Amino acid sequence: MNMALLNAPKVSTNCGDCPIRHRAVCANCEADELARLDEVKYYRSFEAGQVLVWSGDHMDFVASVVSGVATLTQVMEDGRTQMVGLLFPSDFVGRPGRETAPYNVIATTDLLMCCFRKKPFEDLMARTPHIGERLLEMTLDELDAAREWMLLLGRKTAREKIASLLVIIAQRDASLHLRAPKGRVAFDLPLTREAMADYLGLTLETVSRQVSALKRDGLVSLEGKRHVVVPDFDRLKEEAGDDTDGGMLS
Amino acid sequence: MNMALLNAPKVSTNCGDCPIRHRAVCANCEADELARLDEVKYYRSFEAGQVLVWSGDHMDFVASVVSGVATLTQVMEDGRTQMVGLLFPSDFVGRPGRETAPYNVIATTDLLMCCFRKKPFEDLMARTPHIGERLLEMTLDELDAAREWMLLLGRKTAREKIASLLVIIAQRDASLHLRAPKGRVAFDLPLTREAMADYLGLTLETVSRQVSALKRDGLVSLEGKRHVVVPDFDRLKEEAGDDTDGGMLS
DNA sequence: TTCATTCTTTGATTTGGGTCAAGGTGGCAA
DNA sequence: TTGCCACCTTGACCCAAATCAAAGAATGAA
Repeated sequence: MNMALLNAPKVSTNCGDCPIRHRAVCANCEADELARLDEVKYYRSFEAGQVLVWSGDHMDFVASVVSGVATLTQVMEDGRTQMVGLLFPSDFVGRPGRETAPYNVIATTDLLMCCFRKKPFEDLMARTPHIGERLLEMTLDELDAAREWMLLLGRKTAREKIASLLVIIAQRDASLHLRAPKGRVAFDLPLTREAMADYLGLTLETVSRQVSALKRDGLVSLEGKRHVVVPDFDRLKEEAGDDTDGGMLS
Repeated sequence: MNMALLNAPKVSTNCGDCPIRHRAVCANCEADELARLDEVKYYRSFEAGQVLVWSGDHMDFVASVVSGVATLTQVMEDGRTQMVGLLFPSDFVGRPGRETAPYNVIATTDLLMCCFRKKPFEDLMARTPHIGERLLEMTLDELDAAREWMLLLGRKTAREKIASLLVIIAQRDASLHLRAPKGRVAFDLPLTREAMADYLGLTLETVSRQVSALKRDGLVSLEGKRHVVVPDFDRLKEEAGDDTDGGMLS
């Protein structure tokens, strides 16, 4: 379904030390941009649970995920929390031209980020149209994902929500290995039950109950709390109640 | 389905005729681009309730709203409907490089759109960096709005949802007149109760009840079904439970 | 004027998921 | 090996919003 990664310009050679999935910028690097990139680019790693940026903080970099998973969350004064972004390898955080982070950015697994100092990154963008184009494409993809997510939040049942999330994670995970999930599928959940609840607009108890129900109904089985085995991926997709299959193609 | 669009009358204008809020492209028009723009641009109007594009249809144009209000909606097989975009004057629809519409696009009031044939628009974009930059900026704004909307869908109560929607509409409406809403505010609802429900992830009955409740509590009053008077905008904003006030900048 | 249609309101009842509460599980530090 | 702590599960009960049902505007056509 979401073949975004597969359609992305392939990273072949040039970006020396850039991990293969870090295509946000590097996929478009031209040889003569590399030197400049190296001036503004640095790696930074975080542990599971660590907060990278608090909402409201000054944020003087943009970054893309190299490995691991991060989330963006909004929190109301009274503590109600909604996840609004789930970042896998190759995903981009931060907005050129913005001073302050509007969301909490949290590592939910151990995480490696490739960061770019904001000012030089903006200069680079101004000189290198590829980067802006790539960023537009990625932002439009994210907007599509956000809209799918809105359908989930507004109209799906708890069971459908859980199934949908498992499908999404399976797909993102599979795309890291350049495959499409099919038949029997297995992957690790990069989220706690609470984080799943924050993604889905549910409580953690409801998440737990519905995961148990899917297990009881033979749609998934768990090895430990986090490793998920899906015997029939198509059956799980049906539970997710997704309207458009395929779709997604530009 | 949208054959009418293909046969749309070509309107020859220069940017002087562009309504002031129709800034998506025109705000950045350079004099030497005008001739080209006129080749690809045409106006098209729709009546309230009309469907501009069905999800899945071929869509060979992009467009921006000149006047009126349109919505983007997703529909599940069983009919459950979630609005995923609410377009006011100056907002942009369509994705360069995409063949097929992923959402229903519906006029909820009488509507005037400024359309651009897709292929020439893409060519124009390739030659005119301003347009891509503007589009990136607008898309990032939309993504922020989508994330605020996700918080609403996932975590707000019915009452907070209604208050939030009224605040959003008041703000968009006020911005058309280049003001910020403050104190006593009045505006017309461009949506039916059902469309409000589809925005908020509620049923129309709940919308009706909660509007009545806000009325009973003196937070709003209605003249007819659609004209809303808010005696104290700040008090309404409090009901909306918004975390970040202001924000919105850069 | 009457009728039909579309939109809206309100009431009665049901229910899916939230809330509160109590245990279970597994990793790891001492 | 014990105890702690973070995470997860399950049960009992409750409530906000959905569902089902009916009737009240407003509009416009005949």
